[in-house]
Amino acid sequence: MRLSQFYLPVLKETPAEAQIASHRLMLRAGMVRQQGAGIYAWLPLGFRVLKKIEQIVREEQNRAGAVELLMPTIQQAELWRESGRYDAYGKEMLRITDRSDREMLFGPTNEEMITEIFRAGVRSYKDLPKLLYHIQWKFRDEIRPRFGVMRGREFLMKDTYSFDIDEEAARKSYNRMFAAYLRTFARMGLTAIPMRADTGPIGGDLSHEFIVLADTGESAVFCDRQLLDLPTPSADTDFESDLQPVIDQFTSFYAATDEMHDSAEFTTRVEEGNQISARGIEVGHIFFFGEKYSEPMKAVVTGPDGKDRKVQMGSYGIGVSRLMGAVIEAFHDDDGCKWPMSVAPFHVGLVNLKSGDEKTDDACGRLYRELESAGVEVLYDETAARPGEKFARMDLIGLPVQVVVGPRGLGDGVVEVKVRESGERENLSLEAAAERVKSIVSEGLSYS
RNA sequence: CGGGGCGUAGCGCAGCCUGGUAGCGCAUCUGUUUUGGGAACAGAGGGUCGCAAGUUCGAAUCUUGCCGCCCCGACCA
Repeated sequence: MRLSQFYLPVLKETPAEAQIASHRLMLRAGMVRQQGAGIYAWLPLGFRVLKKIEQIVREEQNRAGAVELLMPTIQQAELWRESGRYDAYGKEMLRITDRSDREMLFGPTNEEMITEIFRAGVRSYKDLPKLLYHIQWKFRDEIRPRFGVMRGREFLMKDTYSFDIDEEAARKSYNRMFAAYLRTFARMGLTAIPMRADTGPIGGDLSHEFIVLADTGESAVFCDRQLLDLPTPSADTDFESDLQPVIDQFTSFYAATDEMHDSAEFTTRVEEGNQISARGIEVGHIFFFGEKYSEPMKAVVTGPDGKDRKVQMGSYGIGVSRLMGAVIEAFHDDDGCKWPMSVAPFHVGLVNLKSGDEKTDDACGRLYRELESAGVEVLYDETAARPGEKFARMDLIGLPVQVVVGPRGLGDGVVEVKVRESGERENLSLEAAAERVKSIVSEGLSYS
């Protein structure tokens, strides 16, 4: 992509309303633009990141055996009356009426609708288990939206729903999502710690919040340092197999959010040197809730004994748009973002230090074409801006690799390859630079 | 919803108390000179001062109402 054709409205000055780094950087690097309290337009640069995060989430859901569909953003009040939640949900739900005065709502979540879809097509226990998900915009009329996309009112969420014949089977579905979540966040370079969460009236131990540690997180959290070093399930994990050992490994260490925290247990179970008391960002939440919806909405299957039974359900959410904020919180410095390769809006920034200079333009053009044809996503800055301005802009948007081509270097047939994360710079010939960049990119993308 | 604050050019702000021709920096445009880490000079364009009503000869400024946004608390991906 040529920068001159792209739409990248960067800001030199920090917008006054942005309190945390990720919000500031998203506004400054031209990734989002606010359209109202907690409502954002996704500008091209931010949209590319959002799509990459979404795709990783999708791939890991598919790998775990979940099946994608797409439900609408607008739902009928009728459906929510069946579950009893239309009146119970409160002001957080955005209620609207259509031209015939029918009561509608902008979906804050989809348990009712997925249950309706499920019961319409499944009759037998032989059709179970089922894991269905979609990635769709939600609206929750939050009391206080803040921190940019971290707590927006409109947000992109992946929500999966599991349907099983009994609680034992439901636990297997739960475990699949547990393992899938570990992989999902790890692929974005994040360490998300599963922490036990409140299960409400259902009880049991089947609810975990996945928390990324960050000073600007909204939740206070407590956990064992050893959790940070546990291995992520590998790409060849068999999701049909028994995943309980993986889950047990993670849940054997203390980890709880503020609401669930037991300080006495914390201090006795966790060695003093391993006690982490920090803040975190909730990027996912998995939950088993049994018959909460299958009961009122009559989602039943016929069992092997010929008798109907209510399906056991769970739901599993990942905040896709919030994840973008979490990634920036985890990876940035004073100059700007430092994207992991897997979610970077572009892999490489190509800086032409003297646009209009035949030799420089030609060298950049060759590099650009070669990298693009090798599948490397390049943002090519061939604008007339001055070098300092170009460098600052590149650092702000934080692409993992920068290639700098200018007349001075070319005198020696040399260009500079710079890695954003480490700050390492190498001076290489044009050919060597192309190869070096390709290898850095493929190495960065190799984790999957 | 309770408490606090703000709305003046794309962004950041001053002006308001004490009413009288709307300003500054950055950005933008034109020209010249520059070009390896946010250039210099000269010139130019851009504002129903959030909206409405009121007071007044006269309102960005005073009064009232409304709208919007931000921050602190209880909810959540």
